[in-house]
Amino acid sequence: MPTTICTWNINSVRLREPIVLKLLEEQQPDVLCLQECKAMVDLIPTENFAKLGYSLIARGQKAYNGVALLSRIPMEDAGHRDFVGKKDARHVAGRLENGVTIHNFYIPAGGDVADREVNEKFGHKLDFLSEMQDWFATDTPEKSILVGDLNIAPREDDVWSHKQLLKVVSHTPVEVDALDAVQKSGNWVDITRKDIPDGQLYSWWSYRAKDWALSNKGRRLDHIWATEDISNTAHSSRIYADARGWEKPSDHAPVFATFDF
DNA sequence: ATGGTAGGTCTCCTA
Repeated sequence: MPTTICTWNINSVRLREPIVLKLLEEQQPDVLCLQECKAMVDLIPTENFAKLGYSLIARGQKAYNGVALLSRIPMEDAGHRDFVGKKDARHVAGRLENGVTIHNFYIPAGGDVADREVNEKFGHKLDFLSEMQDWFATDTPEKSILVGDLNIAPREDDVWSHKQLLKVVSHTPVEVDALDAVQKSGNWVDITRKDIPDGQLYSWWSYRAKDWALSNKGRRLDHIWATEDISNTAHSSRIYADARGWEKPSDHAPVFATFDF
């Protein structure tokens, strides 16, 4: 059975309920993983999602962060982890009936300055990545998918200008190395790049551009990974950039992967 | 080199 997973940083699930419904109706993913819901769990509008057959597993907080799984196939809550000693709703996991675990992450953005001595948000980001690395090294994931807004564009062709972004948070060598270490520690395979190995690929375009599509200064911040035991069942991936141009859009586009479990 | 937009909200913090 093909199973389609989608990840999308929604930047307020309440404000963007209409386009979440549009995506569910139009694309019918089996599981939609959201980040930056920016709401307590009981304030997430579930009624219309349920009408389309989607149930909710979420972790939330007021105004910031928040991650959710909307699934139209049976899924149980597989818990969450609080990273760097904060209860800031940046991770939640769900488990499908076939035993596949889906981890949904919202890694800290890291602020503006790529130096932990002067910017504690950058330190928080690096500590978060380090804790992810330790966790996956200690507790090796199997039959797992990891998705989310990882806030790092690792490859030269994951950004509009490698040279101009080398010192910009999201594409600095220290972050890229840390993300690589996380990937290696859990034996994760980058499914999007396995399916689409060549060419520029972006999932985020700033709100600040006059014309995001024309200037096309994007970055691939949103990722779908899988452990090696199921990575060979992945057969297609896409980034649905059209959604960046929808009414009242998120600044992120949905990223899709389909697996034959 | 600078400033640009957006969301949620203890009118400023985060991205």
